Amino acid sequence: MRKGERTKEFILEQSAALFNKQGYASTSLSDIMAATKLEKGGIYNHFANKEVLMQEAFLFAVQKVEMRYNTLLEERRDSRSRLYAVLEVFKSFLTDPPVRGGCPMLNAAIEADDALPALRPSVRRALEGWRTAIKGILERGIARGELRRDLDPESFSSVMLASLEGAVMLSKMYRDPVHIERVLRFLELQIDGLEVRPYLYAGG
Amino acid sequence: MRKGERTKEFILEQSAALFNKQGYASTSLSDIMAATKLEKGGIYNHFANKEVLMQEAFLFAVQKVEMRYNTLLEERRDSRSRLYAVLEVFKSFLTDPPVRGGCPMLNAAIEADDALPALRPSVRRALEGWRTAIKGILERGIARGELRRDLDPESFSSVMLASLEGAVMLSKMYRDPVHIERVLRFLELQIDGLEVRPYLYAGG
DNA sequence: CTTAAAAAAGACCGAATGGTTTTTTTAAGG
DNA sequence: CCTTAAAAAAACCATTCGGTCTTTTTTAAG
Repeated sequence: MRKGERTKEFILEQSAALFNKQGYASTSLSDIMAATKLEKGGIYNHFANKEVLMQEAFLFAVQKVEMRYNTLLEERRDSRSRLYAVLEVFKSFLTDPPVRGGCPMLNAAIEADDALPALRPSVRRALEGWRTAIKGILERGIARGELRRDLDPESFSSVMLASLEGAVMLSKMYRDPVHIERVLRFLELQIDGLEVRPYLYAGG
Repeated sequence: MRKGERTKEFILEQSAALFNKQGYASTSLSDIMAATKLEKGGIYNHFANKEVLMQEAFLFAVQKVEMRYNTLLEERRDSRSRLYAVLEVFKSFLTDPPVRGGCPMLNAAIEADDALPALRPSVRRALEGWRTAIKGILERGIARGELRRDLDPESFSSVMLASLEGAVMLSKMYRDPVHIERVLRFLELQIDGLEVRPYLYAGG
C-alpha cells in the first residue's frame, strides 16, 4: 500500500531525469528499467503506459523547479529581489539543477511542439505559469510604486522568460556558463533600470 | 550520375524538414521513405547510415538559414540595419521558415546535448557562427563610430542570440507570434540605444 | 502465523526499428 | 541501339520497441 507509493515516486524521480536528459521519445522503457532496477511489470504496475509516465514525470520535474523557486522566494518582499529570484532559478538549471538535463520546460517544449502533441498542453501551462508569475511581480511592483509606471509587464515578462530560456540553451550547448552569466548580468541591469528612484528626479 | 545527385539533394531537403519538425531521434527511416516516396535501398544508396543522413540534413538546414540571412543582408551597410537583418531571420522562423519546424539550431541543440552527441559539434559550430556574426557587426559598428564605445559585443551578442532563440521557442509553443514580436520590439529599442547619436525614445 | 491483496518479476507478443544484401530497373555514354 | 554502371526496389535480418498477461514474491493487516 504505502510501499507502492514510494516506488512510484522513485520511478517518477528517475524517469523525470532521464526524460529531461535524453528526451522523451528517445528514452525507452529499458532505460527506465535500468535506472530504477525494476522489471517492466514493476513499472507498468504503477503507470498505464509510457505516455502517462511521461506526463506525470514532466509534472514532477516542473514541481521540483517550482519548489526551488518558492524556497528562493522566501523573505523576498521588494520587486527587485523577487525578480532576482527568478534569475537564480534559471541559473540553477546549470549550476545545481533541480532535475538533471537543463530546463524541463525548454526541453519538453522543443520536443512537444510536433513530436509529442500530448505533452503540449502541460508544457504550455507550465510556461504560462512562469510568465504570469513574472508578470505578477511586475504588476505588483508598479502598484506598490516600486517599479516605473511606463513598464509593460506583458512585454517584459516575455522578454525575460525568452532570454533566460535561450541563455540556458546556449550555455548548455557550449558547456560554458559565461552565456547565461552575460544574460543574467544584462537582465539585472534591466531590472535595476525598472526601479523608481525618486532621488534621481529634480522635482523630488 | 546526375540523377543521383538530384535525388540526394531531394532526400536532404525532405529529411531536413522532418528532422526539424519531429526531432532527429523520433524521425524514422519509414518517415523519410514516405516523404521521399523512395524505398529503403534508394535512400541508403546515398547515405551510409541514419547518422550520416542526420548530419548532412542538419548542415543542409543551417545552410538554408544562412542563405536567407545573406539575402537579407544585401545592401545593408550601417550596423543598425545589419542587426535588424538578424532579427528578421529569426522572425522568419515562424512567419516563413526556411526549413519547416522552427529554428534548426535551437531544435538540434536541445536534442544534441545528451541524446545525439554526434550532432553536438555541428550544432555548436552553427550557433557560434551566428554569435560571431552578430559580434562582428557590433565590433565593426564601434570601429566605424556608428555604435557606442561602451558596448560590449561579446556580451550583447550572447544576449541577442539567447533572447531570439528563446522567443522562437515561446511563440512556437504558444502558437502565438506575439512573444517574438515583443522580443523583437525590445531588441530593436536596445539596438537603437546602441547608436552613437542618441535615439530618442518616443514611447509606445 | 495466516492470508489476501498489493507489488514486482518474467515470459511473451506483434510491430517497428535501423541496417544489409540481392535483385531489378533506369539512365547515360559510346 | 547496346552495354554497363548507377540507382532504386525489394526481400531479408536481428534487435528493440511498447505493451500484455501470468506467475511469483512481498507486504501488511487480522
